[in-house]
Amino acid sequence: MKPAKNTSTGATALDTEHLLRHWREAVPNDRLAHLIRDVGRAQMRALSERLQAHGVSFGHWTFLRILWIQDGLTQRELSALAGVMEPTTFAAVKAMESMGLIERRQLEGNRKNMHVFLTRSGKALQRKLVPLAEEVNQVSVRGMSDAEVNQVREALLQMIENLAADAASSI
Amino acid sequence: MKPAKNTSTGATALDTEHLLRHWREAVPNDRLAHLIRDVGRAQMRALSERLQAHGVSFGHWTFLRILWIQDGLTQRELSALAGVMEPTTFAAVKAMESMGLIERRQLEGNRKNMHVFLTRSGKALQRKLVPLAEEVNQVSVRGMSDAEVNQVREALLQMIENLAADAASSI
DNA sequence: TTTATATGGTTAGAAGGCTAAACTTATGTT
DNA sequence: AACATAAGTTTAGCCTTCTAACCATATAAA
Repeated sequence: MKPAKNTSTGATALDTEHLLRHWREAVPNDRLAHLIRDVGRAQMRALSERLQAHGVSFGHWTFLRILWIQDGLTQRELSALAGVMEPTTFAAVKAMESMGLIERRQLEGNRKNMHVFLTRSGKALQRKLVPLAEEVNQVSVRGMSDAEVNQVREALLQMIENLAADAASSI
Repeated sequence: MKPAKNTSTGATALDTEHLLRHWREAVPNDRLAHLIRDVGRAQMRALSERLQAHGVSFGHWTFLRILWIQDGLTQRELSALAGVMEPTTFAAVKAMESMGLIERRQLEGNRKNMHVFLTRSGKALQRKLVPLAEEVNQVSVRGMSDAEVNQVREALLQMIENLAADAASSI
């Protein structure tokens, strides 16, 4: 286990190092959960940094990538595909509208559903942004075989099912 | 792939199902990243629900579990162990202080460092809360062998290192 | 000893996500 | 046709986390 990147200073830093190591060995039980959270945050950070150069936030990316595949979805459909709740989608979509990346329109025959369409500039971002996500993906799985990556993928899908079943049973 | 839990209604729901499937197959590239995020969120939700019954939020849990192992850490040390930035720790610790779970004290000889100590009621929570986290852990890895879980753990550690290296190189 | 630098804590403001609840429009039922 | 229920959107408010910037204290250098 590599020492954390630390501005190697006096006693306090050494203590912290020591504590870190001690602690990592002492708590095996729910470490997997924390590991997963940490990887998720690190990936988000890596992508956010890259998106920032194009004025796009991670939250917007989440929806853009869906819309690039299928335009004109309702906000509810967008929420389902993004795996977030409606208010999250609503906030993001309003912000993206004011940025000129998308348009919100109602179609004839239904005054309830609100459909989301990409603007020209929203569409244009795809060419620039997708490679950034691919890069982050490549960075994170560096040194791992395809088989390994697939095992992780399968394991994560299993965990999602397990947790979904748990959530469902607690209603 | 199981159909999502859905209040099986007319055309719209079917469309959404269809879209979901279509989409899951269309975007292989950064799926791993989203999978990881989703698992992380699901785990957090599962634990949050259980903690809620005891009046503790997930954010507080993060720090309690560290303090149960080692009391009297400074806020900075707590931040390092929890893997979050100082302002996050500060906010949590202030809230927990006003809830009577911890005390913040300065020690003689240093008027800068702020040490965090568990109160009696903060300590008492350990017996109740730790089993909840263990339960969530068991739920999430249900149906997976120890070997499988260890492979995932190793893979995640690798990814953390990869992403840390990337973050370091972008400074 | 004065000055500079590093460290730890705090404040302010924002992003991303959630739940609960209101509101509007569609869709069934009787 | 009237009423009840469901679906989709919106509002309000909270939690967790972050970055940037500021303040106070310690430590090192001059």
